[in-house]
Amino acid sequence: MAAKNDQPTKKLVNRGAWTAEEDGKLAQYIEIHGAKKWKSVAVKAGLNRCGKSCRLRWLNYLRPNIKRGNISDQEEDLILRLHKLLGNRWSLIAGRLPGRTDNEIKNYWNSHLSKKINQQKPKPCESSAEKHEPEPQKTWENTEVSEESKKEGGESETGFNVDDFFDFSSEESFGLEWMNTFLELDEGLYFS
DNA sequence: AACGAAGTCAACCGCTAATTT
DNA sequence: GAAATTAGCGGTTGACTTCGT
Repeated sequence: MAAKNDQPTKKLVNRGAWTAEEDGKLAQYIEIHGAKKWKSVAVKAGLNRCGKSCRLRWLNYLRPNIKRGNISDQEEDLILRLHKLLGNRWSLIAGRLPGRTDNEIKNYWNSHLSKKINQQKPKPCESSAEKHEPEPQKTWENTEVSEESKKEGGESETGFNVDDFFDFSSEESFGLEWMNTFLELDEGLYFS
């Protein structure tokens, strides 16, 4: 397929950090015309950026109701548990954390939580594992959400279908009360 | 104070999935 | 149904900041 249509080709486009002026232009345009057809957004908003870049900037920083920093203990715990269940499906995890973006959660995981996990759960067979694998970025997560299960809608080896359990199509279920149910189930499945 | 190492995070890249023509 | 286009995702990079010596 031709998925590289959005790459900067001949024309030089701005790259790197966004300026306040660019942010303003993008936010203003989207406020009026909506967030769709990012390629044309980039052109019509007068931004010398690729559509992808505009989309990312909007979704991660300019969108209303974005929370920045200060991830609470509750949120952290939720991320840990969802990651245990879902693996590196950052967008799904982010979808359960109102105001948080997949990029932020991914960064938070990579810089904070992955270390925490490694400290808490040292690999049982470190010596043998080192010989065979060039230190995979994911370890225990891999086994819990296999590629096959991802393709089949998130059903893990336990037969637990996360996409059935969470209604990911719903944007309204941001409350945390659902988590109690999940945590009870999670404890039973993974901490036995 | 200076410098290198380590940590953080915004942004980009490559790819697939979904949608449109 | 095929091809083209658009949207979205996760992995990775690199600039910047903070920390330790």
